[in-house]
Amino acid sequence: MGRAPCCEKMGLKKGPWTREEDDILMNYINQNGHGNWRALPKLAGLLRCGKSCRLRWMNYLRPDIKRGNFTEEEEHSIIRLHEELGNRWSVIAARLPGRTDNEIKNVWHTHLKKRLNKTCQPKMHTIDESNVDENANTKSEPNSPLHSSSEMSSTAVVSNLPEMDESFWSEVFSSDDSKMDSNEESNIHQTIDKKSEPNSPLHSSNCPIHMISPSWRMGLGFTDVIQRWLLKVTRAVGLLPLVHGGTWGGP
DNA sequence: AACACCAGCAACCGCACCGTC
DNA sequence: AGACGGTGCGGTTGCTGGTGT
Repeated sequence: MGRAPCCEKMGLKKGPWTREEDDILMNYINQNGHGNWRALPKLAGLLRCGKSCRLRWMNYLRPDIKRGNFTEEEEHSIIRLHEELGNRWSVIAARLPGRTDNEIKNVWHTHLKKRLNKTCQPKMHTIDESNVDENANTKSEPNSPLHSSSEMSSTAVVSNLPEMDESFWSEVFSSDDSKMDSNEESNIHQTIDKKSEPNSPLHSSNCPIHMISPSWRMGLGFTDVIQRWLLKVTRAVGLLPLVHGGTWGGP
């Protein structure tokens, strides 16, 4: 159907905001709030479109915004959340107090993406990829994550995977590289069981995949489970020394 | 000193979603 | 039910300052 442009181009200012404009916008919102972004610029006396005002407020003027460089911890969180959520910047921003989606998006594109490519690629290339890719491609669909054209091509080495029975998973989650030891894990079990209702899906008696669920209940997430699995598998096929230190186990 | 190139960041743009009429 | 308006989101652009030649 085609939407009208968000603002009439006539007479409305574009480009960087001046100090005066910032003051006007901030004063207006502090006094009146921002009920209707479209009407706001007119009411506040700004020659800007509502969208531009909203963006300026959300990304720059809001009092709860944390300015300055991202800490290492924040960067790790972004990497981890991005693995988990993809490009859902607003969701990622919601988990990093004081940071905006725009800021996170910029940091990702300018720093983190490059850094990840650097740390990941050279080490992955130390294995004989021609064999690996050929092997993987014959056994996978072109759009499968195992296919060489996909990002995870080098992990597709698995010609003799260990059998993934209960003892396999048990080992995965009790390995030295795991993020918690078995005592810690069992304490967590007990705590969760104490605090959750017997019919809660979190309760151990209701969790059909006990070997994996403790980690999920820990909040480790699907990615962590997969990471642990990959660790185990790469050990099994003798690849670990080549890939260890990459991005899998965290930066 | 002048120019070219690059990285970082603020802001814009178009689309999708949701609520209202 | 569908047209419309408001808002939010993600991708992209373009300006600016720093660095190299």
